[in-house]
Amino acid sequence: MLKEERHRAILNEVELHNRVLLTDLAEKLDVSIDTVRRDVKELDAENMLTKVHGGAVSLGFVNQSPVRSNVYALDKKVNIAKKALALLRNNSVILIDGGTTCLELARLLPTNIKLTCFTLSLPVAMELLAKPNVETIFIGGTLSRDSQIAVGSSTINALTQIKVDYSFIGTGYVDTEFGLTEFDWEVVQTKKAVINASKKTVLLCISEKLNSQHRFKTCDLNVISTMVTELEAWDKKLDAFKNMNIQLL
Amino acid sequence: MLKEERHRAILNEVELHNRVLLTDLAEKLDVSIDTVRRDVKELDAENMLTKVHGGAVSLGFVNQSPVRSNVYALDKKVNIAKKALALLRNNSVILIDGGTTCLELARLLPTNIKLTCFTLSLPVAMELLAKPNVETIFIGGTLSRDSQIAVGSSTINALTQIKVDYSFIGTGYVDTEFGLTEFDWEVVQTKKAVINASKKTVLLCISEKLNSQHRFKTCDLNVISTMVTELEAWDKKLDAFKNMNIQLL
DNA sequence: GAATATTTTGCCGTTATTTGCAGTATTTTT
DNA sequence: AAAAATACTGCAAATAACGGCAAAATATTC
Repeated sequence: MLKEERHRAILNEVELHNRVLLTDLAEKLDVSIDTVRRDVKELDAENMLTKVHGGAVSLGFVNQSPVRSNVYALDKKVNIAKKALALLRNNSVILIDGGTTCLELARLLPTNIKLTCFTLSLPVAMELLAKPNVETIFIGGTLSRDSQIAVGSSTINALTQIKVDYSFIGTGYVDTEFGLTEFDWEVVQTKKAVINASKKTVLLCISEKLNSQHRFKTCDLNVISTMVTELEAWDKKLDAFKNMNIQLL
Repeated sequence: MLKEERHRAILNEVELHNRVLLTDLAEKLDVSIDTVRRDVKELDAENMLTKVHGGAVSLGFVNQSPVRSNVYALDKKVNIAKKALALLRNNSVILIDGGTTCLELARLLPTNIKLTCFTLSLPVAMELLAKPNVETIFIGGTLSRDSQIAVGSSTINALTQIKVDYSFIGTGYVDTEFGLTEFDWEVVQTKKAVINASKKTVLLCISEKLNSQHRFKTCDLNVISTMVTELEAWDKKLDAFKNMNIQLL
């Protein structure tokens, strides 16, 4: 059998089943493991497939982070996410909420520590799948079209079953007096459940949202352990939050 | 034998089988290996075929599609998805599995009828969110990096709570004797639960997967209500499936 | 048609490639 | 941290490619 024939056959198999084992290929093609390994290595070098430990996967199948569309105040959000990373430890169990700031956090998660990560957010879950060191658990439920997170009773119920070290949440609006508020009733109910499922709750929030309110209340500020903004610690806008027993990053 | 004759014969052979061994040619044409080697070298220089170690292959055999489309056999999968749409009714409650064929189904869902749609697949869920007429419920769980679907005990448990009209599932391998089989044990367990949660199960499967097996068994063919392939109903490849009480589309 | 030039072919020794094996290193899993 | 699975390295045998050479076949010239 010609090498080119084998290459063809391997590509076919990979495209058809998305993933193949070297051992299976070797048996199917009736050559040694070493030969298919070399073949796969070559095909990988030619960018015809992606070699993985023990086998190969098709190109379209590798989890590449989706390109980031235009995000408002992206640099601030990246700044916030980077600060929040300081809270993570090896083997931490965390939960990441939806929203663009939390999505940045997911993107920036380090790859050198093991993490177990719950999420309700579809985009966040996609990001997390691209991280080999993160075990990702999606809390299911009815999907809210505009926030792209799972909400509803089954979500809330599932949340009662877990307790994570940190949950990283966003919010629509924050106010020293009214606490965290939202536009959407279902989302509020879900966030309440998230907070209950967390030992500590970390609020990621750009400064523009400070001192604004909306109609449904998620929680008071005193249930928040840490608030992360893009502002420096001495910024005047944070003065009102300083005497509330909240860690400010 | 004239050189011209040999050249023609060699090209014929290559066109016919896409590949030839020099040793075979030498024997068939009753000349020495060196002669056919020289012949093939000339034909390669004339761009009539591609010379490779040990033989020759037809043009385009190597690197057939440098810029390959993201999805293998996309047209066939679209064809399958379109056929499957015929099963849907207004207010149907369905479940869509992961995999590229099922993803096409999600993409092609009509917008003129109301649907309630469960899914375990992240990409499918993203597609469904784009459909205003579809209520989407994600069955949560541990996310499998390879298949981008939720698997594990919590997923299986959640599936015991529902009963959908139709589930549309894919499979890695199908065989008349061994039924549906997969590469991944976790995925198999989850698919079993999906089938149990369905009044009727519809298998979406491109014909290349027919008559192939792998190590873990999802179910026998007789639990499948409908099988959708890209083939026409009278195709010989489907003969083996015809006397199994399965609706073929 | 014979002598000569040209091309083609087969053979041989050398070099290069491919392949499987065995031992070792690395990664993954338990 | 140990055990299992997978990857890598070097090596040797088998096979294939290449270059030179001479015999054979073919073409050319007289």
